[in-house]
Amino acid sequence: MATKSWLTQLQDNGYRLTGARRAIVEIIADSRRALTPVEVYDAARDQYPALGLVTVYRTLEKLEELGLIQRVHQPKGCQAFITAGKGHQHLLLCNKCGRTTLFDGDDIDQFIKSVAKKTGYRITEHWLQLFGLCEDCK
Amino acid sequence: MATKSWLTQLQDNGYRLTGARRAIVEIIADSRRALTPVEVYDAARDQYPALGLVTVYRTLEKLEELGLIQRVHQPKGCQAFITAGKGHQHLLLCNKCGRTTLFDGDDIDQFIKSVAKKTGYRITEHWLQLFGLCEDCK
DNA sequence: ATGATATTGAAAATCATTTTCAATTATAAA
DNA sequence: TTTATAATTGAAAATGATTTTCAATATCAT
Repeated sequence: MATKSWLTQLQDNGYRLTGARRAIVEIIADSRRALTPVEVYDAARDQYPALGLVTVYRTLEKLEELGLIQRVHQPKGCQAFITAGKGHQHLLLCNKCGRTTLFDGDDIDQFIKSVAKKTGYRITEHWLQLFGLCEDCK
Repeated sequence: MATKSWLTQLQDNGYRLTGARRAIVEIIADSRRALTPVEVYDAARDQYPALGLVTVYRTLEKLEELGLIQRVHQPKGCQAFITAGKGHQHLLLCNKCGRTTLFDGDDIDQFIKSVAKKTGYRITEHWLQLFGLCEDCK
């Protein structure tokens, strides 16, 4: 889906277009689940067998840098990546099928202000993830 | 502070009281910052020089199991631990001094319900962490 | 005190990630 | 096109964190 736009953005930022990158980008851009580097590696080799795991790590780094993907934190680990949302969005994860959904978090601003007042902190960032069962799994 | 109560709880759950555990528990229970296994190791050796890093890992595991400590997720990594809150509490971290403060999250129930409605998910858990500057640092 | 068994630290093993490096390849310039 | 250059690649080695193995030791119920 977003593959083409991601490749263009890589190029616009001075990175070259290669077979390895095309394969990696395609896998992540099309996935609705968060994928670990090894999962990306395994999936992308169908399309580009010569791929090295190191290149997956390096490409993930660049995609994260460009804000195209974001890291997902889970009880099992914190090395999975998913397509990033536009602006400030948060993640909702299905505990059964792994599907991830993005949602806006504007409504919690009020809540955060009240925490700031109570605690005396100046709050600059917030990080929220919800877990549950998606429509199909529940 | 909470050291004595933690040691009692370890004992009540069938674990033995040892010098290594006493030293480790004391360091974490008294810390206002989240500490990594190595940080705990270094600090606890002042009191118990023969301590091994492996024992730190094993003790952290047990303390987490008993709900006495909780993992802190940060951009830099996700292996630091801090005293857990009672009931369902959330973390507020100072980006400068690392101090962590717990706060209640009851107020966001309403917000979570609205996300559930919008997305069709049944939401069972939520993770929230706020970052900013504490009173002393701002 | 004694014995069963949990706990220990050291060393080795494992696993994920990063670095190094020489060969290859994409791209801009001729 | 061809060529030159600099980015990119994969393999292998290095690193770093965590886990496992194991024999020695220490705790605690008896």
